[in-house]
Amino acid sequence: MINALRGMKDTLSPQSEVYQYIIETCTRIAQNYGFSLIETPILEETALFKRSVGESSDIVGKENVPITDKGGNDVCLRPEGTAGVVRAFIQQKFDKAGGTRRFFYHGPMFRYERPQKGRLRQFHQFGVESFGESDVREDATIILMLKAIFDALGIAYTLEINSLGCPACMPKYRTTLVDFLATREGLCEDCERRKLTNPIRVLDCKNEHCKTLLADAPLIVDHLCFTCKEDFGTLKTILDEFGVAYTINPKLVRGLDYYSKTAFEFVSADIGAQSAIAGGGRYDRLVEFLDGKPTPGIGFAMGIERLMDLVKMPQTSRNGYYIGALCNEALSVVFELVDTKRRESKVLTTYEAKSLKNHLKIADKNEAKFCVCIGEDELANNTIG
RNA sequence: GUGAGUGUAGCUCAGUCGGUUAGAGCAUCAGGUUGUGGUUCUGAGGGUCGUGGGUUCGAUCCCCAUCACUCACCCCA
Repeated sequence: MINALRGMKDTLSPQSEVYQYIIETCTRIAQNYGFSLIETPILEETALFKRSVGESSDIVGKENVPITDKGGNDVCLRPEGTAGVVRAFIQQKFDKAGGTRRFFYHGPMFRYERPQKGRLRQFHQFGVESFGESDVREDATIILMLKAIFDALGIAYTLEINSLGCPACMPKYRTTLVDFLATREGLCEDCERRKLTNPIRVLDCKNEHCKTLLADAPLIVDHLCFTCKEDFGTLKTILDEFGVAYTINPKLVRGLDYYSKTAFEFVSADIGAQSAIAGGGRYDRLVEFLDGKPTPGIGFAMGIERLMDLVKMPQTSRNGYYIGALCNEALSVVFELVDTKRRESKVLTTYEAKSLKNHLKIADKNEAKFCVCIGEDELANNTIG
């Protein structure tokens, strides 16, 4: 027997209905906010992700699914959605055209990781990307949109926000932090490694000993430049005014290198260790990293599988017909009636004459609203029962 | 990549201190009911006890390996 690959799942009813419901809900709301669908290829040049996601994350170096195509190109299955959308944005020359562009997307992403609860090798994201708007109100709008989506889906969450600073303040802070870390002896192995790859992530270490060593570490929120500080303040004010509860998590680091300024994460307490249900932030430098004309951008991605256990589905009611034959002579009449009725409704049937009891059982189990049975009497009278 | 746990019917799980034909509930199918279901009763089908090797008179049970799944670390949605 051949099974699906590790970390890859088949999705079928009733889970597939939940999946569809999430996509439909997200799509409807994103369209209300002025976003339109973009479809980008699942396969991209590996270089695209190396340059955008960066080296500090594992998702390209360790977790990508590398492929060499017949032309000898180094390509891979996309590990995330933003890079492809930005590539398309630049390829369409929207960076040169100017103005704002807003896109949403959904589809499969691939990371070669060890699977666990809420983490798959093929998983699905719904995400949005907004280009050309540097105002922090866009950041707030995106967070409000996510709130609207989670409220519509009936999902409980907490929101964490942070500011990662900009080229004016982040490098300075980073130096301050690295200097601080150099004075601390006895950090865990992981932290020693993170000191080199992504020092800010050291702050988020779960190791108790590290936590005590880092209790008085310098935090980015205290080292923001004037503009970043002001924008972060505006964001907080808007969220307060619109009744969005949040906590400031100065240790929140978005995993990918391209983020700057606003970073946020929606977290669920009900789905295990992999608790981030949506994450995003601003990436004002990414378009120029990928050879485009400098264009501000902001977006988020949500993990659909992580939402599927949390969604409250609307109640469904019985619908459609079940039509069955009580005797072999009625089978052809039933077949014809089923075909006619299917032009307007959902119709289920069986190609086998059964007792009334059996038909009613099947109709009931399939949640049909009406059950029609045709037997000798109905054939004689030209009626239905 | 690292660590721990679990693999028995389609599903959820019992069980065997190593001993004849491995059980239950749910699900499926048939019947009790000659054309009114969902309740109930009766019966039936369905298992290489994950796979391979070892110990033993005898292994589903003990040992080793392997594979798969699960959870956690790392990382991240």
